[in-house]
Amino acid sequence: MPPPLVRDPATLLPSLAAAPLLLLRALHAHLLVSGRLASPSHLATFVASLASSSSSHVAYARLVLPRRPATLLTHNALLRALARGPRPGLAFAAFRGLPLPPDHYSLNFLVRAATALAASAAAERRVPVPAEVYSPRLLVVSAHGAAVRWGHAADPHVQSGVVSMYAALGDVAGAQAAFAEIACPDVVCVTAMVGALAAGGDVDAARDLFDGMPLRDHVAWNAMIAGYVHVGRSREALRLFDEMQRVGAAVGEATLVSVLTACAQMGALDHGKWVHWYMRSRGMRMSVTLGTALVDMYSKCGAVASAMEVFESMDERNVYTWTSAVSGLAMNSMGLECLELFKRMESAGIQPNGVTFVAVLRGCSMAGLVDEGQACFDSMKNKHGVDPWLEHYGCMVDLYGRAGRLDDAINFINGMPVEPHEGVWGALLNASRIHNNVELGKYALDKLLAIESENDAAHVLLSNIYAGSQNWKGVSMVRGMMKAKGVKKVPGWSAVEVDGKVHEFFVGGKSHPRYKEIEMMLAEMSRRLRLQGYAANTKEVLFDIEEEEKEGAISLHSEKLALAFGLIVLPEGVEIRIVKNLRVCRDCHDYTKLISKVFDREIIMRDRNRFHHFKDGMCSCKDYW
DNA sequence: ATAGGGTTAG
Repeated sequence: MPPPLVRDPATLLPSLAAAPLLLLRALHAHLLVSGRLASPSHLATFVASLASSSSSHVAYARLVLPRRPATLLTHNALLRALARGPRPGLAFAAFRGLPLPPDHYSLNFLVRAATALAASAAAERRVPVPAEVYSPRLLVVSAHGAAVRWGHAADPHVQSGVVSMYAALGDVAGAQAAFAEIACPDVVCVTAMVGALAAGGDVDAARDLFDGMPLRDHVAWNAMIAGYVHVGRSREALRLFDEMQRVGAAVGEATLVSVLTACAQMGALDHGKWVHWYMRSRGMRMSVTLGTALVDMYSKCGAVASAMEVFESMDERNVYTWTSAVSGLAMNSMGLECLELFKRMESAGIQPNGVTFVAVLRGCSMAGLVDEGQACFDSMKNKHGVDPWLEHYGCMVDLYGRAGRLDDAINFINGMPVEPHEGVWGALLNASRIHNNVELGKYALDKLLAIESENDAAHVLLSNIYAGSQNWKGVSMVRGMMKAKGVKKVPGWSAVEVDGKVHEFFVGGKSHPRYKEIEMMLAEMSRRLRLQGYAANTKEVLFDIEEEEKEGAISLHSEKLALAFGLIVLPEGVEIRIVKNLRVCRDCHDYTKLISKVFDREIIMRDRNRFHHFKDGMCSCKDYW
């Protein structure tokens, strides 16, 4: 007998993915000769390894199985591997070909397969449907039906699987219906339902269910916190996290990832830093997911240096990590660094995807790197095989338009192989505003309103274009249009974090407990600015209908309130970080630049699209935004 | 002897 290839085939099996068929045959022979294939558990491992790798190996597994005594153990191993593999649809064929009646394990794997398909179909926006593949919904329904037909619908594993299967499909009602059928759902089933409701956007229903749980384990907490983050209710997410710690539930990686996402949404740097400290103090491993969430948090809090520090310290990075870092540099107007990092990503062999290209293109556009952006766009398809989305076309129009190449922008739109969407026209409209081109602005708005007639930001942009060219008639006409159509502007707010507490300010609002002091500080600010020769442009103020409702003087835009508050409470030398929900208006931008000089303060402002780093009377956006 | 719910980039 030849010497054995390996002592224990089980140790070799996981590395089979890339093995040539010949080697598989040799291993198969070895297993046969050594008698190991007679053991169902070894056969199961062999089959699972084969099936979870390439399709030719799956075929091989299918050849091996029928020659062996049929056991559910080995066939379930095939099902499991197929469900977890790159083509979960194959599990359905294998299920139909089972030589024995399926048990609750078989059903569970079938349900997992359908879940995987439904989830990837939801993630893919365009689902490629080869002839032999059925629609995700059909597969979900038939997997559910199979569970019922074979009498395994009462198994808790299957039950929770069915709930998350409908959730993966995006069918919350379906999940609810399946959940309602369960006589006594266990923690896992309820948690799955909480997750389904939260992911479907109905966090309040999820919360009701969560509150009613007699027993909540850490996963239930995580599901609920993630639900709040998902719909952007980050404050509630953080409040729940505090509560979770109070009751002593196990805080884990998934918890912190959600918490970091909440911090990123709010721009709560202190809180985010605390999470980072917490991780270190507990000796938690910096996993890809956790590291990526940290990079994202620091970027979205305007602390790019810290973001890059974390990025460089990570020992494993995936496309999410790279994209997050590239996007962080882009929104902090570090266009050159952003391009450089993207090139590093390419040479590291990480395949960029559509999201990555949105980030790079935005980086180029913010830094005015037109040629580089153009080259990226071309390489997207030619070099990386990524088909452009509408967003990418929008980025290109923004790239040309922002740089003042309006003709190129229009030519680009005319040359688009698909119908332009609102983002494309919005980019052209914004470019018209920056470059005061009324005619083009009107044209872009017409196109935009034909698609989305109640877009408030678009109306505001057009009004700004009129205001920019002193056309007050135009301004009031836009106002009239908005009134007639009942277009409501989103009210503006700004927030400042002080000692880990986030203070919110609303436009014209006087509700802050320290409003008296704020008012005095605003007066002091005006006084010192006047001394420096700054006078508010009252003519523009009069007609300014920025993205915020003008209730009183323009000095009451929410960022000015936040700025005044920051100057009061933050010690000298500490930068003021402001987060805004809308785009900053021209006057506030000029004002903040001057304050940064006169008060010798660094001011970091995140608006709805990007960061403005103010220092010494200048802004990192170079007045283009 | 095989299985469950929660987490990252626009």
